[in-house]
Parts: sequence; structure tokens; C-alpha cells
Amino acid sequence: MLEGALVITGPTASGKSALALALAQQVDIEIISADSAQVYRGMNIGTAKPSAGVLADVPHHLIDIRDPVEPYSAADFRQDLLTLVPDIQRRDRLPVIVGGTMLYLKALKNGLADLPAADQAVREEISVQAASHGWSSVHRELQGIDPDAARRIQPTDTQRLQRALEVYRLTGSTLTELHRRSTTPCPFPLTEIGILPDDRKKLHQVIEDRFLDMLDKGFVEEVAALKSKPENHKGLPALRAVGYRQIWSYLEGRTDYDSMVQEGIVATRQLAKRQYTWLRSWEGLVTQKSADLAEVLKIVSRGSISK
RNA sequence: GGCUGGGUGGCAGAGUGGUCAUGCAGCGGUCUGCAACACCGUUUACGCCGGUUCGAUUCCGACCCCAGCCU
Repeated sequence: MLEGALVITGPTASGKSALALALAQQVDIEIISADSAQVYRGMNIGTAKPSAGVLADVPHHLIDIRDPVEPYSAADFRQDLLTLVPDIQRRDRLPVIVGGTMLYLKALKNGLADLPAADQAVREEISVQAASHGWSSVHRELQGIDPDAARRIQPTDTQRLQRALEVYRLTGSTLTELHRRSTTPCPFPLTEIGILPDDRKKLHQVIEDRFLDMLDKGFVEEVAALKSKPENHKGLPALRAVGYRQIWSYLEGRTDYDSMVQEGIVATRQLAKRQYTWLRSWEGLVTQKSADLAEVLKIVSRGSISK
């Protein structure tokens, strides 16, 4: 039996989940979702979350563990995996990590530096500053504090800019300095399989079909339900997910239905493209052009990858 | 048949006698607590045929196509 954990990743709509479920028919596994959107309750159709039936059949983790107002993060994911994987192994099952949120997988694989968690108050402070003086002034400030980070981070990349400054204000140390200290990589071995369809046109078609299918299944109603809750707002990471953001905007009357559909499909294609970018340079990745259960079974029983 | 306006990259849409429109899409890339995020880079044009010109997408003429108006 394979040591450590098996990872099945790939761009959206490449068939990761189906492959994992097929594997579950043959091997005693528990699935850990590596998906930044499936963690949220009430987000089912648009995240292609496994059905209740499937969830009852095969043990799944990290699905429906947050409300949309409670942001989840790569650090949370890594922390959760560090306890989940050994737990599953103690049950004599193979942990299978399935998902396409590459930052989460990277945080697990390479570890994270010892940085402070997000701090809403500090972020707010920086946002206010940016609102009155502009992000370029924030960038200039960072230049004085951490020139290396300022060089890496574009003045327009407001999110990372804010983070770099946040870390400094919280710790008094620069992001660059903290990154230099070693991070702890994953304590258990990872065997990583990536499904990378080589026919992009075909994947685009699958993406379009799937998005239309989600709409048929009530995606708009799902977003409307989320929108009707007063605590939810469109700035939440959860609600900026592909499809949710576009439908929310449509529900606000900002676009017509057809444009919304187009925008949703486009956003999904772009997500897939970014995932390819991560995966092309992923070290140690065993790639498949399409889901290949037989090969996965070989890898699992062999206990190692020889390729 | 006549008159007028127009034909610009996959789409939208400016403009100019010789240098880059731009936006979107597509493609490539970056990525350390928002990552399905945020951001960076980038390919493809001037309806057709002639003429004027050192040089035409831009000026002139014919033709084709589209829209509107007239007969």
C-alpha cells in the first residue's frame, strides 16, 4: 500500500472527483477535498460538490466546514491536513487529497513560513490609507520598509501589497525576512497525480457544458439564497468564486442573463488556465492526459511511483 | 436602378500619408494565511482591384458587400 497520501489534482472539469470515486470502489480510501470553494456550506451546485449520496458512501473531509462569512485559508488547510492524514492512516485507509486549489496544495507540500494570520483591523487600516492616498503610495511605503518585496509585488497587486504591509505592521519584521527563515515541508510523503487534458478546446467545451448544466440545476437560485442572507456580501472570498461572483452581479442587475452566462464560462476557462500554469512546473507530478484509473491503481498498490 | 453612410485583428471599437489605439476573448507567466484571489506579459487587422506617392489602412477611381432612404 502507498505510503503517505495520494494527491489527485488538475484543472477544473478535468474529472478529478470522478477518478477519486472510481478509486474508492477498489481501495479503502477517505477523500480530503483540496478546494477553496467546497469548504463553504450552501455552495453546492456551483462548486460541483459531491452529492449527499456520494458523501454518505465515501468518507469526505473539508467539505461544508465553514459558512461563507468565515473565510478559510491555505494555512487552515495545511493545519487541517496535518491532523487529518495521520487520522485516516490510523484507520488503515489511504488518504486521497482531491482538488484544484493549487495554493493549498503548495502550502501543504512546501510548508508556509511562520507568518501572522490575517488581521481584519490592519487590513482595514491599509485599505483606508489606499482609498485616500492611492495604492501607489502604499507601494512607496513598502519600498521603504521591504524593498525586495516591493520589487516583487506590482503596485497594482493590491492584495499582496496589503499582505506584505500587514505582516510588517503585525510583527515588525519584513515579509522577505520572514520568508528567509525555513519552512517545514510536508511531514508525510505525497504522491501527486495531475490530470492535464492536452486538448484545450475540448476542455473548454466541457467547461461550457458543465456551466450550463449548473444553471439548469438551479445555480442562480443557489446564489440568490446566499445573497438573501444579510451577513453575506460580495466581498467575501467565498462569494468571489467562479460563477458565484458573476451571478451575484447579475442578481444586482449589473448585467443581463446572457452576458452573465458568458462571463461565468469565461471565468471558469481562465481558472483552468491558471491551474495549468501551476501544474506545468509542479515538481514530481505524474501527469495523465485523461483520468486513468488503472494507472492510479498500479501506483497505489506498488506503493511508489516509478516513471 | 439612384442617393447617403459604412466595411479595421475572434468580437467590440478609435484613428492616422511613414511610430503602439484601446477594451474583451485567446495564449504564456507570477504566486507564502482572500487563491475559484490578485496581478504581469502577449499573437492575430485595416473588403477587393487599380491609381497617385519615395511610401498607403489612411488620398483618388472602379468593383463587391452591409444599413438606411428614394424610384
